Amino acid sequence: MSLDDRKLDVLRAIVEDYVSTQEPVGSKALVERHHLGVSPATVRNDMAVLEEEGYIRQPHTSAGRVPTNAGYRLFVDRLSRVKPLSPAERRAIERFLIGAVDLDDVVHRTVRLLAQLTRHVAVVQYPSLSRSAVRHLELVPLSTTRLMLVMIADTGRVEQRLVELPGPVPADAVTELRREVNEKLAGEKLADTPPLVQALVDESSPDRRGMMACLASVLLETLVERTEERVALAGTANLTRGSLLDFQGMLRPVLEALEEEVILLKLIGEVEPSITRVRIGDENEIDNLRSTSVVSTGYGPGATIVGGLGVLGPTRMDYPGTIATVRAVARYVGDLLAQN
Amino acid sequence: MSLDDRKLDVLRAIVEDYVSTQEPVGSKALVERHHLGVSPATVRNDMAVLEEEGYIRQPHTSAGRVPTNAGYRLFVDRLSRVKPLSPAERRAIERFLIGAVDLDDVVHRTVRLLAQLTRHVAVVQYPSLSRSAVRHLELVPLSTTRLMLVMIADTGRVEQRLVELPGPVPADAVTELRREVNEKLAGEKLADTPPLVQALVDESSPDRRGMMACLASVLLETLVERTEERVALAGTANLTRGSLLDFQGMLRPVLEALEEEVILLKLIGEVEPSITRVRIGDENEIDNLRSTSVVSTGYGPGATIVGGLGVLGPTRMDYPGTIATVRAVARYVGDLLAQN
DNA sequence: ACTGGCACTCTTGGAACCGGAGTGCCAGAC
DNA sequence: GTCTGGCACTCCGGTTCCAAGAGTGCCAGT
Repeated sequence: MSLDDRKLDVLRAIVEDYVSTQEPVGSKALVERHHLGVSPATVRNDMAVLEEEGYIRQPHTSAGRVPTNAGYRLFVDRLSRVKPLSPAERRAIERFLIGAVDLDDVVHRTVRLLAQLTRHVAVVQYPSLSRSAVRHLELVPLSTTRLMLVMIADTGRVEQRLVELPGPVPADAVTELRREVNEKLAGEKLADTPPLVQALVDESSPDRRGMMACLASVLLETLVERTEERVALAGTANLTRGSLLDFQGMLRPVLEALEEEVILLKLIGEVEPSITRVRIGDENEIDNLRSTSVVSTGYGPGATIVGGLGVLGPTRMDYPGTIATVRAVARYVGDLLAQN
Repeated sequence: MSLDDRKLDVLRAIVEDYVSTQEPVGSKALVERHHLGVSPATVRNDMAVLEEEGYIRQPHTSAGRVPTNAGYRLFVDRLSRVKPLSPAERRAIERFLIGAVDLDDVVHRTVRLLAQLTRHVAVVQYPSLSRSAVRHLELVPLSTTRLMLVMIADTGRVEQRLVELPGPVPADAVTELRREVNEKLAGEKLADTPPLVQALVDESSPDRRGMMACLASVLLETLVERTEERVALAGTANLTRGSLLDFQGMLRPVLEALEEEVILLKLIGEVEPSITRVRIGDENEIDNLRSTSVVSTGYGPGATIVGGLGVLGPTRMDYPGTIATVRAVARYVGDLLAQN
């Protein structure tokens, strides 16, 4: 490997300067702002090597250097230490999250907080149903042939669906039905329910078979099929921050991508325990987002993970700071969920 | 009134041309594209008058004319006839809306449809709780000291809140409680419930008073206080459409405003029956949106209104087309709601 | 292995310039 | 009186040119 320590120092300095000034950084400015202990000429030689290796590049001949995606990657992997949050930030997080009254509220507050702290676009996934267990199923008769099915998950999520029954059903039959489905399904992971639902149908007496089948199909839809993942988004206005110029052409595709829930889920939904993922530029699978970076992590009570959250911003973002903030927010939200 | 018919024709032509070309329109181009039957010089004289009256203006001396907000206003009020929707559009609406499985789905589909058809930012308010009546209240015991309160409104909305009870409550007491609150509140307009809830507390036996008070406070919060109006938003990417230049500086404040639910509600929530409101430029109360126009209307089953929907776009929008689309979508959604 | 010096490149901003589009006004025609 | 053709004028937008500044690559010297 041809990169000695000083060259790495130079790369780090370039990334830091470029992120804070948004302008290509030259050798002279570099030695002035960082005490590298060598002359600009030496730095220039190092820069030439770094460029050779693909970590930096020049926008035009004879302009300063700008980190490439590979440069950011190296910086994130080896050159940055995690920046501890300021007390002010910690306080902001706490203040923001206390007083949340329900899950919806928690998610909304979190996503706004994240957008505000990082000054980027924030995305928070609602606790994933596929990672939840059934806490309770409620059947509310709306008319004799119509039920409202309400599922309450242990993560706090509540889903409801309408059930059209094939024929009129008396109230006490509904009570019995409720007892039955809860006995069978309560406490089970949603992912494990399909065979149990099928069993419910199979075990039911012939005269109730039709009704049960009807209910079962809606149950399955609610519990698994329409794996109803939801996300909240905030801070899109932050996309106009920073050198608008670079973004001019890029803004539209990014906004378009952000309108697709599927895409948002892909961004932050694929989380592994206690790993903060950083995807830089074209490491992103979504074409429209190749000009951005995404920092995402999982959250949940204790060590388990029930959903993902993260931010999206320009590749030239303050990675150490952003990573620290995303992690901290995720931890706080996890604690909050653990309390319920 | 100094405006004869031909001057109005000229104004109409200017608005139409400007909307379609996005460029200041001159006298020569005008007579070429519209058969006004007079010479450019005559048109110029008319333009001078129109400018005098404040309906059009010149970006710079010796450029074409551009409509002012007053010009658009006059155009909308007196010069435009409603444009009937194309069969293709009707089909698009129908295709989009069938297959919606629940209220959430209806709202989401609607807002995306609206954004797609108008190519502007679309906003749809969920059926307003303040315009709804209670259909059913469900109490689900989560533990001996915790209930989940689920309110189902006649508009299809479902709200849930956690109730922390002061002490343990047996299951059959919950059943009794459920019967009681439903008897009292079911069928009532949400706005009328506060005295009834109070009555519930007053009438309850002393030993249940504490529990009831607890439940009552959450009930009130759910039903009225936190008048939980929700909105859905789509099509923000459309803001980058059209001459980006004009928008450059304006984009950010608009995006910021669109992040505030309160603002969105103000935009489309204040609806009167069967009126389509058009707010042009600084007719908007929100400062950040003075550079945009908003077309909004109410929707609901039959003649009643349960919520608002609309779009936001540049002041130079195709008003007749937009108004027609907004109205049509509102009507379709209303019909859809009526079916449930 | 580092440094100072130097020639070179390329961007950026400003000044000057020109063509084109569009206007306002006026005198004449219907 | 109303409309029209003609004409001089204004101003924007693009282009060119130039000078300054920033930054580089390379080389010879320590």
